[in-house]
Amino acid sequence: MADPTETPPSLRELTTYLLSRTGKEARTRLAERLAADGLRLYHHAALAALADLGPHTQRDLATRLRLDPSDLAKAADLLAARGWIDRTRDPADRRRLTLTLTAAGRTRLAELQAEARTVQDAVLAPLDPAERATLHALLLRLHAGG
Amino acid sequence: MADPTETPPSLRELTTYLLSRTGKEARTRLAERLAADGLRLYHHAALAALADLGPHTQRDLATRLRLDPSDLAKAADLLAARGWIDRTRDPADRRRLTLTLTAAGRTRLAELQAEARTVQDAVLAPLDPAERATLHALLLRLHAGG
DNA sequence: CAAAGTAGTGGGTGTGAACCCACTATAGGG
DNA sequence: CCCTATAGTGGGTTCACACCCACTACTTTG
Repeated sequence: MADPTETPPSLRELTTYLLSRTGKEARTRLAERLAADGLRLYHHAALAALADLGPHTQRDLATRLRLDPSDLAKAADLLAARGWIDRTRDPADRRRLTLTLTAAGRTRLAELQAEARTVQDAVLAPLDPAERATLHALLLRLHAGG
Repeated sequence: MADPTETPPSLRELTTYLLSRTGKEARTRLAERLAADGLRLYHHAALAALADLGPHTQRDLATRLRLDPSDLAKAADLLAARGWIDRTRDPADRRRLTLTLTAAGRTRLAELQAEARTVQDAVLAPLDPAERATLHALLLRLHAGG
């Protein structure tokens, strides 16, 4: 008896279809967890960028995350309200706000990374470590070269 | 000099992040092409399901595509208006509508599959055929086993 | 020092996805 | 025949996401 939710072969044979489905699945699962604390994926991304690449002006961070500056301002409001970033006026150019990760922000980021890895373990469960590494390497090439 | 849009390493090392990004990229690109003809991805999916798995009632097709029955009804309106499916009342149960692909629908589906493969070639451009096969096999496992 | 440009912000808009309810038509069990 | 259940449909709502404009504050340039 056929599974009534089985994917049509015409779609299953499209790599991009599988990419899109599994990607959306992963995204949705993590988004649901973050939503429990009122966060969006871009809050996580913003903390990660500040941790990895150092302080940014809001403009630069918006560019990096491919977010509208006005949307990033709203995201920064929340991160600052939670005490995860400092927003300091640049004395050399008083229009600019420099966003810097706080110690609390670094701690929260570590937790968010742990949540992301939990979701990842669930999504990648069917693959063994070597296969996961292969997948990661291939996706990295797509991400860079796309 | 650092690329101002470079992805933070903390995110780049998450396979699920790459999955989500590349999947979204693929989905968006195909969606844009379909939008030129007023179509959504689920119109493509519906035609594919009818072609691969034969006629469905609207209920069954909605279940298979994980769409709300009410939303599928609207999609079926469009497909029928374009002459790509027949909607016939089931004589054994006059509540049911059986959706069947027409010859024109089969032709249009072939075109849509070709568009999907064009997008796929663009997205997978950085990979050689063997790597694409590997990626496909891994994603199939995730899709099935997830 | 006036004019033009840029950083940030508040308050919008439009869209697609997903969902949900009320309703009609039909079916089937007791 | 009545009662409950199911298929389809019309008309909504909610939400995230992406975008956009006007405005203030400040800087740079001619």
